[in-house]
Amino acid sequence: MKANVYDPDCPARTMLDRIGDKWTVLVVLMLLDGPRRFNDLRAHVGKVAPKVLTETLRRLERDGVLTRTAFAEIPPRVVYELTPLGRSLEEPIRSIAAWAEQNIETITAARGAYDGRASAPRTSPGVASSERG
Amino acid sequence: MKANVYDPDCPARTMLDRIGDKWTVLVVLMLLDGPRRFNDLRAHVGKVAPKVLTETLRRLERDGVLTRTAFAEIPPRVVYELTPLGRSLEEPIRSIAAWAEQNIETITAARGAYDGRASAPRTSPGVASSERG
DNA sequence: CGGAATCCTAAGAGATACTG
DNA sequence: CAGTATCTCTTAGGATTCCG
Repeated sequence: MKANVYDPDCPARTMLDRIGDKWTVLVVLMLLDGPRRFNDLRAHVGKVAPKVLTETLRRLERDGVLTRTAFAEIPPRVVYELTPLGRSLEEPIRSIAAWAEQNIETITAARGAYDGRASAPRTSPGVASSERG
Repeated sequence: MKANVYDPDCPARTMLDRIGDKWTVLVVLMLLDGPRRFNDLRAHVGKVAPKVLTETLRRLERDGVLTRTAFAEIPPRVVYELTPLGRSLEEPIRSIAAWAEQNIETITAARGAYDGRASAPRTSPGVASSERG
């Protein structure tokens, strides 16, 4: 059976969707620097509600991307750490992050140009996007 | 000014969010094989409502990732094509897609194991995730 | 400290029908 | 053909409060 990301039910596609989660990439990115505790992640990842962070972590744990280790102490201590599978995400994820960082200016400029033009794309006289014919 | 994906207002972060869109990666992946027309994309990308596909394409056009070229003909013909910026996404995106495809089995197995265990992660006797102390 | 339980909404996503 | 116009709906995401 060949993997096919265009098939909504293909596992590869579901993983692609996972990466699309708002916090997944950020969490993995952080964990690449080493194991982190819950509130540690919370603080660095930005403004994320505990519920949301928990959900994200659970999903990634379920997918085998990271492990959750709870120490039976008071106060509690829970450490999240990437598995080998999770670490194998390093290259793809850093690649995306690097791309985003490297192309900020180009993208910002493009947005400015787009927003500052004759607005909506119409085939009519306006010649919005680009016209040929 | 240093790019910082952890900052919600950083342009790099906004682009990361864009990649998180449900259809963005799929659309770019298709356009890497060459220019496509609207319904062409619709058919291959899977079950996507025209409204949604339009929104996705508009966002990517605004970001300078692709161009929209409308030919003033009857019937209309509109071609979408990656810009150099869009093409520069090839490596990162293929990297992610390849990762997803290559690790299907590992992930599927991990999910099975997770779902089949003593369920919820509790610090209590259950020893859900993993316990130390 | 690390969540779980609740409640809420904003927006992406989808289905349908219609038009230049 | 390539959209636009509506309307509905699901759900990721978020704010808050409480608990072991």
